[in-house]
Amino acid sequence: MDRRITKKGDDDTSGKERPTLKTLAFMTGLGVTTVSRALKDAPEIGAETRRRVQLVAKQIGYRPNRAGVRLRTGKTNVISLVLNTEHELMSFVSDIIYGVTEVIADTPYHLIVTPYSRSQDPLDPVRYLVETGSADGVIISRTQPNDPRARYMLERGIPFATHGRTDMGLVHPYHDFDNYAFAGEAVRYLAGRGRNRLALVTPPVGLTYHGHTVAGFADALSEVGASEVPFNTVSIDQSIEQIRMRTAQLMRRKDRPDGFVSSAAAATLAIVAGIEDAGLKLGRDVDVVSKQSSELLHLFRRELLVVNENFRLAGSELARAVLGWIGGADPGTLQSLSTPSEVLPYRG
Amino acid sequence: MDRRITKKGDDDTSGKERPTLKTLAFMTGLGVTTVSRALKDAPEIGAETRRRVQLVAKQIGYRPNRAGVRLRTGKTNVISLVLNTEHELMSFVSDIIYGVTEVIADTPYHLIVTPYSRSQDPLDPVRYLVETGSADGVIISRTQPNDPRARYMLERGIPFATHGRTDMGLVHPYHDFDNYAFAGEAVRYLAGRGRNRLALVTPPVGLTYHGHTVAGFADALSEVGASEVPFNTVSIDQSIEQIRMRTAQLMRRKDRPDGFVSSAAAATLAIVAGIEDAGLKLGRDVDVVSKQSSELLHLFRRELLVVNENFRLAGSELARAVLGWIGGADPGTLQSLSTPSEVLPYRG
DNA sequence: TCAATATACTGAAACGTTACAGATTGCCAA
DNA sequence: TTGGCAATCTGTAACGTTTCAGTATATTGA
Repeated sequence: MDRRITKKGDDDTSGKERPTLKTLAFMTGLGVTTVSRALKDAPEIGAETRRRVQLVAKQIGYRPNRAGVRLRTGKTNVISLVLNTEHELMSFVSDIIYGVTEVIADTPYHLIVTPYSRSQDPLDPVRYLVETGSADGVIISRTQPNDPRARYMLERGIPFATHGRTDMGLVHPYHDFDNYAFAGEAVRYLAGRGRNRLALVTPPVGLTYHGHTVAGFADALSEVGASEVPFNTVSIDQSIEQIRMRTAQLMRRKDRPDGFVSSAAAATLAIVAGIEDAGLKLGRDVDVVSKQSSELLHLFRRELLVVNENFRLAGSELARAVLGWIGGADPGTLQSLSTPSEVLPYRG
Repeated sequence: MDRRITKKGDDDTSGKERPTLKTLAFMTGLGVTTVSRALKDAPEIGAETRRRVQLVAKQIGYRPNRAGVRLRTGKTNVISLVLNTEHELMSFVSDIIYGVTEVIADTPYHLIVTPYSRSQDPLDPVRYLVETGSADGVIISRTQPNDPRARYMLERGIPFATHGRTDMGLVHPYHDFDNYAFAGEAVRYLAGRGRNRLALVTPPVGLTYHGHTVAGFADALSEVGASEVPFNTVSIDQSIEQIRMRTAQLMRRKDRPDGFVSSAAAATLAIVAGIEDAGLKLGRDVDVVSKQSSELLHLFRRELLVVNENFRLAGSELARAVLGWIGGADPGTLQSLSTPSEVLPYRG
């Protein structure tokens, strides 16, 4: 701990040291308390004093010491993004992070990333954050219908937002993509192209949006009079190889589907590979509608049909929601649902 | 600021409040100082006392208050990862983050993500971190041969590690992928397949690894007696559309290349699209060797030749390097270079 | 035996901030 | 003139930690 040993007296206005309230107090000739209150526009400070203090503060580049504030008030000025380090799919994460940072950029908030791995209880990192008071707000993903993490944070009264909805009859901020609508649109589009034996590659079982997707798929199937080819052995957080292999198996059967709905771009790559392994051709023998988060799938195979999901937007919305809750807004008003783009046809 | 109003006296051992040194001191009947020193294995504390304190601490789940430590010592227990929120390519970022978190998982460190955008001076976020003392260590990427950020941090004596090397004659920790070797391998492999008019799709101009890549490419070209088809109008952080268009233009010329070396997977998608736009066929008219960070390119076109770069490893190495430096190790010993995998041929 | 010294512990101060409970001044009503 | 009150400002304490400068007791050397 080699701290500066400069024993600075009350008269230190000179130098290299970072300015504190004390520095400002000395420079303005006011008390520390007055300076503190002047900086936060407290009403009992004279208008001129206030302006004077703020001017000086700006001039010398005063920035409140985070540790001081945090120790005194308990306010951390930290938002934590809790991530599963194994499942989360690729680009997904960076987009969310960018979205979050975009929003907190002109706030005093810092973003910390709190990881947990497959082996751990997803509640662990959340418990850690709450118990140690490490964040003012938390963002979680991989939300479940009955999510212990949401329940836990609700009980402790710590602001949070979930990526995806819960279904516990409890109200809290969330942002979600309308996967019910996505699956429905996908089915209707495929039906419009004459496809009527459809398979769904679902989100991970257990997550809320799995249910939404399955429901949207099923409802639209019966609406258009198409039928489902069960493909329950596969979900998007399996390995590429597994999905590819299972798809190939499926496509070699006589009762194979003529259309796929896929919930993730990475899975779609594997599905297409599986289809081609079976000697079939995309666009001729089978159509695939896939969600994607970056506009790359059409480069992969131009016959792919895509729906865009904007994770950067999700990140921003989630950040806005947590900040809103921290700021005292009604959690019920901090919920948003993102509507899928239309299904985009072949690219020439 | 609704703090608990429980006015806890010195005798508070009961309740909900998070335990502090004071709590431990009361429970053990020792002084706060003794407890503090006992917990960090100070030599002037009796062996038994030490064990006793540590036992009690473990039992009641004592965790040092970060704000207290930080205020007193200046130690933040924070590592900051500084990211460009516009350029950084997709999956890249999440892998690095995962790599970093993997390493700091069983340390007291938190990871904060500090963003900056295209419009800003890359030095800004670093200056912010250093001036506000917001982190004990910093990780930066997009490293340049003469990098003002590295110079700045070196001057201030704040530990950091760079993703990529500098070339200033200054020694500091880094992790880098051997892009010289990569480009060389790629050229030799293409030459082995009879390709001898090669184009290079470079990393962003100005970054150190651009130079490494170009040099590796050039040296290997003359080694195998192949020639370069200049393609300087393109680098990997341009838009997909631009790369695609320019590639198509290039491939319609009579003096078109019969081989590409691409420094990034996303760019490779665009290159292949451009090649096909020009009516040519991958593997027949032209071969492409590409770096990739997730094993997906072979699904895209099985004719692609790939070299893997492990960003998760990079994240881990960078974290280890910063922690090492913070821990007092010699920066010169905290440098690592990752060797490319061999060029992987077509997948059946 | 006495002093010197090692061992084991301790209180007070400080890091920078905010909340609380005043203190000082000027002004007005009674 | 006095008391009251509003408007401004201020000192002290506290958040939890570590460091400094001790204190008290036991142990050693001569």
